[in-house]
Parts: sequence; C-alpha cells; structure tokens
Amino acid sequence: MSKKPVDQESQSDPDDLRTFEALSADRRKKRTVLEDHGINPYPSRYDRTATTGELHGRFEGLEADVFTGENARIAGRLISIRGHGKLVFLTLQDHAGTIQLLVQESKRSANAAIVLDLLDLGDWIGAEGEVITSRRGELSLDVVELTLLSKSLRPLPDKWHGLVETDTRYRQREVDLLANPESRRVFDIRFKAIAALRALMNQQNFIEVETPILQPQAGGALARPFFTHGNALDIELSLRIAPELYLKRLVVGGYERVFEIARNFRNEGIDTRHSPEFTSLEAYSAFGDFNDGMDLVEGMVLAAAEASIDSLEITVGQDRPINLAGPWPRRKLLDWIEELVGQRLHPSDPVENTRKVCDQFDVPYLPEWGSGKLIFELYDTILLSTITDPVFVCGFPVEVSPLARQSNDDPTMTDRFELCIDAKEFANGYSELNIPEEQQERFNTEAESAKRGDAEAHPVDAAYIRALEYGLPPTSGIGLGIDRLIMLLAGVDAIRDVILFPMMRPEAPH
RNA sequence: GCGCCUCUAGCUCAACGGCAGAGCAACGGACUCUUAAUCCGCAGGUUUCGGGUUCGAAUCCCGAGGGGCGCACCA
Repeated sequence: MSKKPVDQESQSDPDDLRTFEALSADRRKKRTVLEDHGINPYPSRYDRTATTGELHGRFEGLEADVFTGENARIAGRLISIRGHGKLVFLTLQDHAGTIQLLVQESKRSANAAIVLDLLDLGDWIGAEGEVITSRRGELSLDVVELTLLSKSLRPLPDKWHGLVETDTRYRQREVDLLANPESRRVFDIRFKAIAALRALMNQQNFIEVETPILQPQAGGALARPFFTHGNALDIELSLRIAPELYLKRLVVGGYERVFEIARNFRNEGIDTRHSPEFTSLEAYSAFGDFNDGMDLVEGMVLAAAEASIDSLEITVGQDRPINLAGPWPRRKLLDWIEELVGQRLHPSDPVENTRKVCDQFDVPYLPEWGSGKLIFELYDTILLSTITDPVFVCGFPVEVSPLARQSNDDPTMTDRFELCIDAKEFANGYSELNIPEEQQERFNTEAESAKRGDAEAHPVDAAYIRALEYGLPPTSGIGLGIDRLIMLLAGVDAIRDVILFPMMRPEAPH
C-alpha cells in the first residue's frame, strides 16, 4: 500500500463530502448539538399569536424604521437566511405567506443565539418579538426568542428556481407545495372554488350526500371501470365511474334536491386532460328540466370563478384568452353541425349518408355505429375544437344518451346539453329519463353493443329500473367536471397540475 | 397500445467524441438593514441502470427503467 490511498481515504471522510448523505448528516449533527444544549428539536406545541397574513393585514402601509411596540409570536418554515454578522435576516413562511425576521445580536436571547446558529433552510421555527419595519420599510419581527419546532433533515430545492422536474413535483407534492408558490396558487384556487360550489349548492337547498364508490356494477356513464374483489362477500366490485344512478334513486326516495362531489374512477388513458381518478359534481333536482340544469351550471361556474380568482377573464396556457361573462349562448347541436358540414343531419338519416359526411371530414367510425353516434363523433372532432368561450350545445341523439329523456318533438333526440369551453367538455346535463320501460329498452340496446364487444356500453341495472318503477319525478340532472374547471380557472394545461397526488407508476426501488 | 423527446452534484442548468463545470444550497471566514444580500475560501459526481463501438463515451449505438409530449380511447 502506498501513501496515496491513505490520503484519498482521509479525503473521503463522510463528514467532508457534500453529497446528499452528507448534507443530511450535517443537519442530524446540528440536531444532536441542539439536544446537547438541552433544546428539544421536536417540541409538542407552540402558541402563536398571529399569522403572517394577519400581521401584513394589520400593519400594512407603515413607514420605514417604525417600532410598533406590539409583540407577536409567529410560526412557520424557514425559507431564506441572509446573514450580516451580528444581524441576520430570516424569511419565515406560513400558510398565509411570508414575513421577515430580523435577529439582532443586541436583542436576541441567549437561547435564540444557539438556535440561530444551528438552523437550516427548511426548519420549522417559532419566533417572538416586536413588530417593526426595517430601514428599507419591510414589515419584520425584531426577534427576541427563536424556537425550533421541527428539524428538516433534507435540503430544500433551489430557492429561486424551485422544483421544476414534473416527476418529482407530482410524486413529492409536499416539496412542490413548499417550494413553488405557483403550485400553491393553483391548489388555493381549487379549494376556494370547491368551497364556493358547496356554498352555492347549500344556498339553493341541495342536500350533500354520499353514495357508494365500491359498486357491484358501475353505471351512470359510458366508461371502462376498475375492478376489485370484496373478501367479506366474496364478490367482484367495480369502482364507480359516476354517481348518477344512486343519486336518482335518492330522488325517488324523496330527496328532491341532492348533490355529491364525487371521486370517479375510469380505467382509461392518462393524458393532459384525463386522469384515472377525477372529481365531478353531480346534482339532481326534482321537477326541473335540462333548461334548469343549464341555469344551475352557469351559476356554479360563475360562483366558482368569483370566489377563486375574482375575475371572468382568463388566459389558459400561454395565449388562450377565455371570457366567462354570461349569459352563455345555447345552441342546438343539429343546427351547428349543419353550419359546419353544409347539410342537415339527423339521427334518423340512413347511416350511409352520415358516414359519407364523416368520410368527408376524416372522422373515423365503427361499422356498428348509427347516424346518432356518427353525429356525436362529428361534434366531438370538428365542432368542439372550434369553441373558446362558454357555450351550451343542446340536443343530443338518443343513441349516445342512454339515461336522458327523449325530446317531446323528436323521439330520436334527447333534452340534453353539454357545456363546452376552450375546446373541452366541462359539464353534461339532461332531463332525466324516468319511464321504466323505456329505460329498460335503452339498457337492452346497450347490452347488445356490449355483446358485440363494446367495453364501455352501459350495463343493465335492474335495481335502478326497480327504483324507476316506484316513480322518479321529472328531474333535471347535471354533472360538472371539477378538475377541468380548476384547470380553466387556474389557467393550466395539465390535469395533473390540479390533482394533489396524481396517479404515477410506483417509484423504482433504489 | 404506437411514435417522438428527455434523464449530468441536494436543486436549477452547462459541457454534445478529448481533464465533468457554473449558480443556488452546504462547509470555513468577514459583515447591524438585507431581501436571488455581498465578499474571500473550501468542498461536493457510479453523468438513471446494463451492455456495445472507440486509443478515448455524459456525448455515438443497442437494451432496460423513470418522466414528458403527440396520436388513438375517454370527460
């Protein structure tokens, strides 16, 4: 053995390496030193007297270099340190925002000096002192006492760039939230919008209910479900794809106005606008029809916008301005299609004719689809993409609406609408089909397509038919896609940016 | 499912066939008004993983894994 390896060995002393392990070890070591000073790095509680938001609210507009004479105790995460020898500036972040701590050697306690010396970015701390403004005029706490509330053992992301990698942002949302203000902004919009929707529904006398997520048979929408197994009953269960059928059974039971903010699960593709797990708000209201549904949806979206962003002007992505100002136009689907393709189409048309139009516009189709489904495909591919500002598209073929009531003047069409904004569907609603025999027939038709291999056909639901036989009043039903609404309000393009913990492949073991 | 792109220090990014670098964070030091503080110093790497080509690979090729974006299905 030569001398060289010995030198290398001493240089690779773990204490000297600045690898992640060493960064973390530094912090553990500081924690130990704190304990040596008799300081508990994980105290059980802290009495704060104010939040950053309260302080900024109360003392906004003070001149520079003001001593208010008022003491405060605040708590939060340490996100920045700017040292000047005997004077140190800290930035503390709590749920409401940030505030500057000014720690002067001449003012701080002996304990505060020890804690200050052993702090790391990311630590949770409590600070007590006088509310002042700095010479530059920034509201600050002139710190007398510093308390460590919880030691952070991992280094924070770059304070300027934050956490950028989408993979890590989604997998470790807690880090994304603590490091990226933009991410917090998006979720604040989400929580405010949902709270506003709840408040609106309560105010309109809707009862909030909960219906099964584990169901013997998933219905209420056309989608592929997830399956699981229930051990106790030894049965196969589906995760719900929509709460619709159970909610209408509650209307049968006498709850005239019900709604549910429902997590739905669909075993389908993941992309920027689809998540296997997503949230919808469905509401059912006895004695109304689909026109009432449109009124309700418009009110919901406007209330959510007002509460969360206080604006009806939105820019989505880089450059897609949307104006939410109502009232929103209500346009008949068949009229609009006629404008786009240059001829009047109808579900009762011979299917060859409708196929010809689809060919003309490069809209692909399957041989078993009738004219109604083909018209819907034309809507989905060539009409939807032209929409920017909100519009209700009204009147959909029976063939693609197995749970909607037939129009009074046209048995091949239903009283159904979709709300479209920015080339996406946001809400769906209709006058509910409440004639048991007719519903049974619709189910039978769906069962036939299932037999032909359509994995998304609506299953026959005997319990639902039985419920209808007890009598469902005329009912207006709507479903609003919450995630897409939040995307719109926050102006983001990816559904995973509005879901706290989106579904990801499990992390690879190290 | 198919195609394209991507993975480099804890974080954000360079280097694109020729010694693996910077900023932030860290560590040591100076500093009582900074706020992306500043200044001096020091350190930090299995370039996602496994093969291959080459005198030489972060770089080129093949494969695996993670992620992203399109297309298809769906809301």
